[in-house]
Amino acid sequence: METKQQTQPDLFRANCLSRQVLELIADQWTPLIIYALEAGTTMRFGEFLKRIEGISRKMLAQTLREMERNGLVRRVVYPVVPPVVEYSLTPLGKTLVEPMKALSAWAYGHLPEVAQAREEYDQRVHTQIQDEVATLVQQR
Amino acid sequence: METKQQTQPDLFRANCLSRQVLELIADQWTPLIIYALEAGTTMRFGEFLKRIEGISRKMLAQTLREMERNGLVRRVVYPVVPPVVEYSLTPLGKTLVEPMKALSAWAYGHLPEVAQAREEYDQRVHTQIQDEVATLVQQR
DNA sequence: CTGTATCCTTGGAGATACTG
DNA sequence: CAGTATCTCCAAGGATACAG
Repeated sequence: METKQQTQPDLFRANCLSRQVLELIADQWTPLIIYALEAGTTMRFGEFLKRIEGISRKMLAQTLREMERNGLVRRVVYPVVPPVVEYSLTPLGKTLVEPMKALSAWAYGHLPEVAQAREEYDQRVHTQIQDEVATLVQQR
Repeated sequence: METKQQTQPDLFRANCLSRQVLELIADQWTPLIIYALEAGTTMRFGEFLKRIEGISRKMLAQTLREMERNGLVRRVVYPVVPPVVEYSLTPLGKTLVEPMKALSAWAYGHLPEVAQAREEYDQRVHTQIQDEVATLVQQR
């Protein structure tokens, strides 16, 4: 049973298709897989496993399947033993490379600012707690 | 205790700072909050809750805090009763608007292709299963 | 109103062993 | 080699009630 979908894009609606697609590509692993296939290269299952640190067999298989289903990735099986399976970006998948790179470029480019903001925030919270403790002690 | 960080950006390493930052902005709610604040508007807690369908108090608070900590969002408290709290994008946060919009534009722009790819995939899987069943029946 | 604290549930994800 | 199946477990997240 399908949920009713609307035609206009309103990201703030839960059943907005754009939002759903967005969630598919904004997960933890999809970007990394896209980067790995970026240059039109093909990769095998085991290669991903070695390349992308921290990903498990399960998540890799899951993410690749979902990407294949959404038309981002092509999966080619060579019927040899032992089996060889190669993954590559589809033309559609390649159109996603640029936006994704823009995002990672942002991450890298603004790393210092983010790091500093964090430090300041944590510092603020820290002294704030100290102040509160001091106040409490004072009141006794 | 901090994990040791490297200086060059290698997204495929688990402790890559860029990757960590990327994960922070590639979650389910951060993009929606950014879109909501996009035009330099300010928003209150309750307004987010009404605007962003499906988000819970808990996730909203959590995400806003994290964004504040990372310097993306400014939180201003007006000491009145009942309290008023306004959220807006920081200059750093605003630099993220464009890349994010590019991503949602991609999602919207390629919606038909994704939808079609899904249908085809599901169809393929479906008939494949039917074939397998038929073969099994045949063999008896 | 803007949150936080608490409880509770579920399913997301790891580890392992197994199969084609 | 490339996965899948199974088990297990933790923690993300929802609902609710409460506090400042």
